[in-house]
Amino acid sequence: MSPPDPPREESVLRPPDAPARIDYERALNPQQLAVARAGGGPMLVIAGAGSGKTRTLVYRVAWLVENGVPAQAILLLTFTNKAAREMLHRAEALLGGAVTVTGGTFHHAGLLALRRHGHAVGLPRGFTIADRGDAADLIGTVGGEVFGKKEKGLPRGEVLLDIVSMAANTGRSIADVVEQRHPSHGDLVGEIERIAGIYAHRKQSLGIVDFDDLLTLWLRALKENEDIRLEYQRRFAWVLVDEYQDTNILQAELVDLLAGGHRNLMVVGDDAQSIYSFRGANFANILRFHERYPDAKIFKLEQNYRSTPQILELANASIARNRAQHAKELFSAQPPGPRPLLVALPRPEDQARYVAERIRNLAAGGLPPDDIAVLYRSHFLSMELQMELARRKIPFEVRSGMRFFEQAHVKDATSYLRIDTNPKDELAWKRVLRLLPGVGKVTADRVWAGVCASADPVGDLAEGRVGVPKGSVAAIRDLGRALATVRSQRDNPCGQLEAVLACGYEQHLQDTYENAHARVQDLRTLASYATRFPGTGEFLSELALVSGGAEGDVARDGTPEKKIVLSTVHQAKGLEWAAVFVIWLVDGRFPDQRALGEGGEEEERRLFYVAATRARVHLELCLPVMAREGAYGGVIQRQSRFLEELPAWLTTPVDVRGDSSRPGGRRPETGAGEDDDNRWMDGDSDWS
DNA sequence: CTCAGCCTTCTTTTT
DNA sequence: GAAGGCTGAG
Repeated sequence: MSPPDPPREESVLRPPDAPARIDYERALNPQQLAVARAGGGPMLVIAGAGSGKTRTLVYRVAWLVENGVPAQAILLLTFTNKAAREMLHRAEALLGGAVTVTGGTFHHAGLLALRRHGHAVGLPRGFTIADRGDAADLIGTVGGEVFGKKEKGLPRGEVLLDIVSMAANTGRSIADVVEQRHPSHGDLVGEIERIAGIYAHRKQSLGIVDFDDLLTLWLRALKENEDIRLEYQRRFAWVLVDEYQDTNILQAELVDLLAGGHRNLMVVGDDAQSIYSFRGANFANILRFHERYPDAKIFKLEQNYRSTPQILELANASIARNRAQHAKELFSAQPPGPRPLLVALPRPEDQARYVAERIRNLAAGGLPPDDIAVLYRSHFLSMELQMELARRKIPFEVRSGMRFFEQAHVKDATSYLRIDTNPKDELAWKRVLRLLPGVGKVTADRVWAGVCASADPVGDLAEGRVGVPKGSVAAIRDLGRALATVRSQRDNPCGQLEAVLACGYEQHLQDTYENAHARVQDLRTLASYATRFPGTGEFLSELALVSGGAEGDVARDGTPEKKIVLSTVHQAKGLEWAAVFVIWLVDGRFPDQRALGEGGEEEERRLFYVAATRARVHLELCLPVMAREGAYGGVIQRQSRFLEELPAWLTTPVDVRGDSSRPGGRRPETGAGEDDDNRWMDGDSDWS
């Protein structure tokens, strides 16, 4: 991760016996140095891809602390919890001791704030967080209740949530969002508004907050209560925001409020990497920062430590097509490497075979498998490749699609704990009830009604005091007992999960799934992960807010085996690999057809830019020439516009024709040196 | 009246 | 592959 050019922290830091002193001049280039040692006041840092942004932020934190800023006075807002953790660890290493900087995502900070001040906006103690799926279920249910199932045209829960969420995150009206994103539902605006109102109410009464609430309620608490606002402004005299290009209006407003008193605000970002507008991110936040802060100092980090000049040239040429951006030109600090390959293959299966074969070659040439990645626009585009890799027994790790914590068995098991921390959590109750044999929607509703009416629902269920259909009496009683056991382990999330397994859930998994063993294993791993939390509430909140399955701790099998990485471009942000394959560069896939709305093309191009700049040395851009499209057998695909608009000399074309039974073609089995490999990559286009 | 199983359809990106 | 819709069995 750290660029090779400036010396690493450790070597600079600790001459034996000498007190730790940080040599900023040696560790940073002049642009980085200016950022790290800037004074107070608002500042905007435009940090190009691979320009040592994280490093600079880490040194900035260190510099502040060394110059007398108490670490507790620093607030570091990042895009993922992982990024925050990494920075804090590195700052700690640099300063040679614990650093009590507060850091995390906006949502995480919102959660902490609401745990403390939630009462100010009407939140009950011990509220639970509904993830995206839960929230969609809930609002869908509300929609069904309000208009009956017969209302045909009523959008599904996911769509409803999408609308409501987008409205919340962009500060626009529901009517506005519907008109722009779901014009087909234009005649239902009134209904949707009503549903949104009831949904908000329902969350309140169930003690549930969704992701958006973590921001909107926090913001409300700050806006409406001067004492709370002042408390935060005093406590966090220095505010640092990473990935500012992906903040939305709510987040920008939060930042403005938090930094409102002291104005020691530093935002860091790269407008060329803004790729979250679908989530309400507002590109204008970074483009127009100086309008809100006319006195802001602007810094740029343009020296790229990651990629070869060849890769950077390609990325620069692509992004130059975008109009809306801060002017900047990245230049490489790396020695030249092979030109990126442009590989056209007949069909998706050939593409999969080609990539698998190339991966084998690169690995045989000495490249560690975990330094190789395959990136794609959408998760489902990785299916053929996954099958191909599995067939060849090449170990891989998928960092897209269903996340660990969204898998059915994880949600099932944690629902028991959610009931324990928040007995009003309707979603958790219904989820658990529906697991029981003979219990469907109707019975679940009936039991839930009983639960609502009861002062001690768990006891009533265990004693059979809730009226249920004959067929499920025993199952429901067992559930009551299971919940009682879970309750007996209160605030021991690990023990609670074990209890869930022991009280029948393990049996349920065995009866239901082919891969029951792996799922039980997952839950055991989760249970041991849970031991690090002081209570069940903390554990559950953390689960809802963790990003992705890439959190090392909870990998399905604890094997440290080096695996190649398959990832969406979105999830690859901030990461890098020696070799990167971008697949499915077909117009309509990447760029994605549905994303090509207004302003969509530029965002897709930024996405392509992000993909290309993940590569250090090898970059291969792949596409199938022909692919199935719906019912049609083979349709000729137009190559991605992002490839067409590139000057030809930037890439080396590789045309892999026809039904080669040996998709590997010629390969460098001999002397697996890097030279060898480069030569092979550069010239070789005779594949058939 | 309730549930489960089989059918079709359509696949964006995520805190 | 998973979610909604329809059907038949209990």
